[in-house]
Amino acid sequence: MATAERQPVTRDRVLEAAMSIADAEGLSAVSMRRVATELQVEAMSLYHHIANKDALLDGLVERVVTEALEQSSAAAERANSAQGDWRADVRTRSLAARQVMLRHPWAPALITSRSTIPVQVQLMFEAVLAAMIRGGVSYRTAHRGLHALSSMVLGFAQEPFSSSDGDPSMEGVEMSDDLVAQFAEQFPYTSAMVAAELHTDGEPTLGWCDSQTEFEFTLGLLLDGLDRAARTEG
Amino acid sequence: MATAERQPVTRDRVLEAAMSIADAEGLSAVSMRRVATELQVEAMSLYHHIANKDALLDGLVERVVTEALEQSSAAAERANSAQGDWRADVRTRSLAARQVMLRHPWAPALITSRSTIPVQVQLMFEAVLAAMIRGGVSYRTAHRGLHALSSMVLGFAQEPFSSSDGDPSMEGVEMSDDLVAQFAEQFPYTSAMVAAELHTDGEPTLGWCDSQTEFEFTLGLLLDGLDRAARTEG
DNA sequence: TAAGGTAGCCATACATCGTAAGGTACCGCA
DNA sequence: TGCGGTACCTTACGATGTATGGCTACCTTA
Repeated sequence: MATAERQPVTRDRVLEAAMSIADAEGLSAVSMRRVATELQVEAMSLYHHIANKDALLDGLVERVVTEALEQSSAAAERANSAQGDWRADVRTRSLAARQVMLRHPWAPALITSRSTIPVQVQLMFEAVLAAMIRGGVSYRTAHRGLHALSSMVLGFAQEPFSSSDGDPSMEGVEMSDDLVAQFAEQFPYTSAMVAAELHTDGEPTLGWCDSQTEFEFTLGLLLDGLDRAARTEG
Repeated sequence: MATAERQPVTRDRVLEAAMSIADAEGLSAVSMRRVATELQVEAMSLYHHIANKDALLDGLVERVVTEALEQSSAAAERANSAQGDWRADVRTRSLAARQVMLRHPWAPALITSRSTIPVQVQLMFEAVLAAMIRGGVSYRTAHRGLHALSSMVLGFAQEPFSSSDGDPSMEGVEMSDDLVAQFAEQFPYTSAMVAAELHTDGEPTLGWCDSQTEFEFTLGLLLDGLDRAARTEG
């Protein structure tokens, strides 16, 4: 009966399967055979719907980037009470795009590794650019702002400070006093910083470094700076 | 005779070979067999000097990161005429580190893909942090600055705007008038920006988007912003 | 209704990858 | 003299992307 009958494979289903594998187990787990088994099909069958693995990866990029565009536009629309404030607009869009990247941690690396920019990214650029230009920013400054913003959204996703080796079982494990002392000697300022942040934060070890706050702070700096540049130019 | 005699393989020679392959043909060209043939040796021989491929990649990271640290420190020392100006110091260090990343375009992706931070990065952080703290920046603001700076140095290496598909033969090829018109219709602001930048720049098509300038501009914004934040805080 | 084409899927096979296991050749030291 | 160890090689295994070609089920058309 219909219970054992599987749906026909389509490009969409292929991408969906690949996407969920990547989200769950990382991009390296996405192989043609793995995606195929997910769809209860042999690897070679995928090639009737997708040219090759590269095209599959392009499809993945297209998916995340579309999601980012949608979320970004939706957020901007939702918050258009602050009409006329380009900084609020750009800020909202950037934050939304970042959320999507956080949902798919493999995406930034994949996106930057591809050589062509998807239309959806071009569309996001256009929207952000429009906001800036209408807000009175020069093309030159806006151009620079675009670079900075896209670099931030794609680059701030991964923590450079995660000393847990990505192993969840190591999360929150304390260093031995000996190691701490040794570290403090070699990196006095760094350990002072960690100590300072721990105290003001109250929460020990885990998540002492809240990258969301860092992101928003840097975003603010950038937008303020662009605004200032816009005001002082011709 | 000695002519045909090859030098013994060492960890250093392995890494050097891998490095030059990566620089010349990209990271994906670096395979154990490929590195081995470069050293006129069989693949399995490498395992006497390096645990596995992952360790080899760690070694590559270590190499670039060491280079970045050296260049960075050297540049900072060379320019210490501007003593006491933490912004100039951090700026110099960041620019030097960026140059190293540009010399090894595969490096940023590799570095961010690894889970542990090499000591050399920790040392760079320490140096930059020290400059900021001595300059009167709070630990909190400095922490945020560190995030932003490292994200910039690693993220600004690759051009998001390179429409040439990475194919050098396409470099500088003009789009057909038809395509230009179509593009202009879909992305009015973007094409206005390109046009504006082209005019002020004078140079057609090739390199209209000077990412070095963009980087320095953004860096300036960031440093000014951090400085301002430092001055207005308690 | 029969003939022929096509779309979707599968089985097999090949090159390339990382690397495990075991073999050989030489060198320094007992 | 022989013995252990180091450096290198050979062979082999499993995984990967994908070229090739075959099978089946359907659609079109006469």
